[in-house]
Amino acid sequence: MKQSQLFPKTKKEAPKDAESINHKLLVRAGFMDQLMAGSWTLLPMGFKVVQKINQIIREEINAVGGQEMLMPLLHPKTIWNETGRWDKANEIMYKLKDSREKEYALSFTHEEIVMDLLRKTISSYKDLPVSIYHFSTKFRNELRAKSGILRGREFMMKDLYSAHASEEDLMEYYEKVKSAYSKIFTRLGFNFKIAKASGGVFTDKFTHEFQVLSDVGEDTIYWKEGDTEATNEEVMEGNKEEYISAKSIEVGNIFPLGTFYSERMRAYFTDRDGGKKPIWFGSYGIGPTRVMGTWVEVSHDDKGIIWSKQISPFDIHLVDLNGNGKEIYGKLIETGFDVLWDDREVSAGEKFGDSDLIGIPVRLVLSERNGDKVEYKERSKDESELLSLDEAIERLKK
RNA sequence: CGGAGUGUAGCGCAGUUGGUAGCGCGCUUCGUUUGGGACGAAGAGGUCCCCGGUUCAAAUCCGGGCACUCCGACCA
Repeated sequence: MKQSQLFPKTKKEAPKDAESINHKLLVRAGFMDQLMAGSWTLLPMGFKVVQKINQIIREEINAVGGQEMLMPLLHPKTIWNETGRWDKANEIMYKLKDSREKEYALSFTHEEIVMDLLRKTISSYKDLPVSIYHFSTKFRNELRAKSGILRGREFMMKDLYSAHASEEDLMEYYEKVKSAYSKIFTRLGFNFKIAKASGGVFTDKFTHEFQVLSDVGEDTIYWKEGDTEATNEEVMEGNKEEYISAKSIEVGNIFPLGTFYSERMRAYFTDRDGGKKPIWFGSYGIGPTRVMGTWVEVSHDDKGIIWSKQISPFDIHLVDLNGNGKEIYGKLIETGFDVLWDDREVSAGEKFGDSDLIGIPVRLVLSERNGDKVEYKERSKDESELLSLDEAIERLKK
């Protein structure tokens, strides 16, 4: 991609009211734009990052048998009345009426919709288990949108739902998803903890949250040295002083919901013994847009963002000071790299400034000073070195 | 919803005692530059958040709205 054509241009200054790092940097670098409080456009580079995050999630969820689909966002009131959540989740739901006074909700989650689907399609234990998911928008009437893209009123979520013939099977799958989530956040490169927490409007039972350690986090978690799991402050029992604690950002959450939803919505199946039983149910969420914001919070410096190879919008930033990098650009593209080529007629300083701001992990500088070599520099390091193009390509392939 | 703050050019801001709006960046054109956001010259760009009031006169004073940000209560 030629940078001269990239939409939009970077900004020199952050929005004046922006406080959080993700808000300032993602807006300045041209990854997102605010429409109103808690509502964001993902601009081309922001969308690329989210797509990369989604792909990592997709691969790991598919690996535990998840089947991707897509559910609607406009839901009838009647279905939410079946579980009582039209009233119970009143504060978080956006509700609206059409011209005939029929009432709807904008989706804040999909348990009821999935359960409706299951009761229409599952009749025997032979039809179970089922694991289905989608990536879609969630609407939540947050009392206060804040922290850039970390808490929006409209955001992207991957939500997975699983249905089982027994509690044992549900819990076995729950553990599978827990380890799939661990793989996802490990691949994404986060320092995270799995924390025991409460279920909010989803369930009275325990749940597990995936928490990335960061000072801008809204949660506080506690653990003891050597513990694999932590505990969210909201369900913390015992003496806090005996634990290590840290602020954290919740990037994922898994819920073993049990049979509450299936009983309320009469989603039964016929078991091996001929008896009619409620479906065992679980749901599992990750917020990819929040993941993007969280990454920026934990990986930046005073000049800009520092993306990882896994989720960077481009593989290489080709900073062309001569204006004659067309051939090298072509060769890098041919080799299979996704390259942002700074072909603009602006000063070197501006190119370097934008390069640091955008934060692509590898920068290749073309300049007369370098002769026929390219200057290879990693965004996360200070030093650079001169390499032949072939050497640079070899290094990039690793 | 409680507390605090802000709203003036695309962005960041200044605007004194009420007298009809300016600075920096960005943008356009021309020229000079080209390794860390360069320089000169000439331009374009305004519903001073909205509505009402006071006044000869309102960005400025008064009343009422709206929006955004931060803190708190609630949550991927």
